[in-house]
Amino acid sequence: MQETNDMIDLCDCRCIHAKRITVAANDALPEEENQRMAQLFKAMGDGNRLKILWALDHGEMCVCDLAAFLQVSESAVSHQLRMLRQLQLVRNRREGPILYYRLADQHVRTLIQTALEHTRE
Amino acid sequence: MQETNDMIDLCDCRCIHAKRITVAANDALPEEENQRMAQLFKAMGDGNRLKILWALDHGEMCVCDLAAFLQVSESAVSHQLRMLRQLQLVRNRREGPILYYRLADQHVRTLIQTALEHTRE
DNA sequence: TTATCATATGAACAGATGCTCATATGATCA
DNA sequence: TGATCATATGAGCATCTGTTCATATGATAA
Repeated sequence: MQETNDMIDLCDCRCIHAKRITVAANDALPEEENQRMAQLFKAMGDGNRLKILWALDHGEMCVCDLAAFLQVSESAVSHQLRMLRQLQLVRNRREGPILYYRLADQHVRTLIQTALEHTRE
Repeated sequence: MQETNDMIDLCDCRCIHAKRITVAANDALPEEENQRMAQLFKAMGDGNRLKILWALDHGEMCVCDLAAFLQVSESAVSHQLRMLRQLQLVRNRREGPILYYRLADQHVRTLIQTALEHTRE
């Protein structure tokens, strides 16, 4: 699986103990990827944005539906949707003057489902 | 699966359109559960905390190892680990004076893996 | 074109967040 | 017991976040 491959030592502290964790260099997490993942989780880490995603998991909805559902202003929802759009968590389609939002892909559903299972344990 | 069961209308806005999304009442997401899920995602939504989780996915590590890995103070790591502990994302065990931290369960791994797949698309 | 509906955007501000520094705790060893 | 190692905790502060308010845009209908 991992042939001749440099190993990175994750442990480099002053502690007097033997345990060492090493990771194959090509398995290391680049800073940029770490930041993009963090942004993804951060986007889901707000009560209202999570409610939006949870609602959209049941079907596509327009902005003012979401505002009514969350009981916040449409402006606030619009700001949140922009973030979710930029991070590819939701997509939209226009039908006349109305924009219908939906979840972007299956990953989002998996994340919600896994988190739900975790909190219910 | 869901017998005689009240339905909740997620759409209740002023828009002039027909589409309606309804959810079975017993499928609704309680406010408390929503908040706990949001806290879980928020905890993973910080670059340094995510690095901690990513590192622990490769094996258990002590606090000063993690501090060296992240290149921040041990105090900062300790603060972060407390949050991760309280949200059941990590656990620890004592071996003499050293506390070894590890991921709490498989859900955390699934969340990291799914997020990674999503950002790599 | 003008008016209106649905949504987006920018500025601004209260509240939350994550770090550092100083200090406390708890285990180990002399 | 006292000293030291590994970690935890609290206060304080600069930065980030999420909302509201005001305004802009883009599609539709009169």
